[in-house]
Amino acid sequence: MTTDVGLRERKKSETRQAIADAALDLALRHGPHDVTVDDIAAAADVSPRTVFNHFPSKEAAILGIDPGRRRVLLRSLEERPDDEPPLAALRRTLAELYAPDRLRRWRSRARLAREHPSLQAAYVGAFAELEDDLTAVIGRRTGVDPDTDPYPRLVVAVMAVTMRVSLTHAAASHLDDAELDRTVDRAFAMVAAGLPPPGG
Amino acid sequence: MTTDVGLRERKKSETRQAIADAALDLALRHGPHDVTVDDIAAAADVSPRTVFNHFPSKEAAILGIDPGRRRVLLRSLEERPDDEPPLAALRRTLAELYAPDRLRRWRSRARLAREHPSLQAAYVGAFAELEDDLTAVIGRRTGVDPDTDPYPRLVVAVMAVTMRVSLTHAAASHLDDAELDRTVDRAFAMVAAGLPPPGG
DNA sequence: AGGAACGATGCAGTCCGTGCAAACCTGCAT
DNA sequence: ATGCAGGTTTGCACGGACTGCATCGTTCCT
Repeated sequence: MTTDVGLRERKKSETRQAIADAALDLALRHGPHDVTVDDIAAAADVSPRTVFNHFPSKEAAILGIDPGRRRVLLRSLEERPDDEPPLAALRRTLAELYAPDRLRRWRSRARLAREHPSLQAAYVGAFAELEDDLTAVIGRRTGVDPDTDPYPRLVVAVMAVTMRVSLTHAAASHLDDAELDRTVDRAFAMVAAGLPPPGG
Repeated sequence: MTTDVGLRERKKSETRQAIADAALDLALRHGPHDVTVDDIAAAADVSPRTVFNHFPSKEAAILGIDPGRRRVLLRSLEERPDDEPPLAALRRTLAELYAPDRLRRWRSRARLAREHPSLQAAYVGAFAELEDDLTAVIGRRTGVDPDTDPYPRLVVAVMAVTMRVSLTHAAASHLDDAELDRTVDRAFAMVAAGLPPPGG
């Protein structure tokens, strides 16, 4: 199940990766606005039409947004121990998304997203769809109906934003991996403490 | 209001309002995707080109995103008493954005945004630009440098998300104004308490 | 009255994104 | 190996979003 691959599946994900790499590389060098889908297609050596077979938009290609990861993420969250507090469970689950080998890429993306609101928008828009599913899971875990009580959705949304701010901050400050981890931990701690004003 | 108005300014904001109204109305009736800029222009009785003179995108027109309000909001935040905690100051400031006479419209927009990710993306993208400014103000208020410490940005982002979730929830549940206020209060209280799991 | 300033408009053009059908490739059964 | 089935890539055509530019009309100011 782990990587059950025929030649077909492998080639597909290779194409996908080539497109994502080309898109990110070009966006970093020229700015997202000055890169066209045709440019990306040419750099990835595929037809422009193929770009849209893998990503719903140019921005999604640059950010490497992968609809397939949604399932993985959800299962991962569902498998967290029941007694873990929602915020912690979400933090652990989300950490998988930013696995070490991808960290450099995520850093670049965070920086780009911060500098270009259109990318930011695409990122959050993509997450919005995932948000519904995560909310449902948290609702089940906590025994709270998301339609009645905004708590589950609030937890998910706050967690997402905390992760985003931490990553953005780390990327902007050129922190290394250890420092990034500390930053994320501190951010979650601040949220768990209710974001008190620093002066005390 | 002391809106220093010549005929010119007034007519401009009237066309602006006409466009926003037409856009929202059409989007509510047919769904954002099935409304074209030409439709909006026709309904507002202006040229399609004029729509883009007032709004940067179709989505912005539907959501009535007004770049001019940014200044107002920032001044409002700067004028809050210094000893007010950041979360509370932001909550009060943002409340002005949803003044009573506009509440019905905001409700519709919240509902639309929730159902259509593209609108959600536009909404958040627009807010992202404001976020930088708000972050700077909070940084000054708390004496924390946003480039060194993620705290100010985190507070702003969490507040924005809290507001969004509350509004969305209220809109989806058809709460009346009093209930909406309570919902927002409760959401901010939950955040200030660190979002503990409901079971205790 | 007359010019400066500004908003509205029309037009041309670029780019994004989608539906469709044809070409192509892999997996599989015969 | 052969041929069929199903999935992927491609080309084509098209609708729609958005921008730059030149122009026209109206308001503002003196």
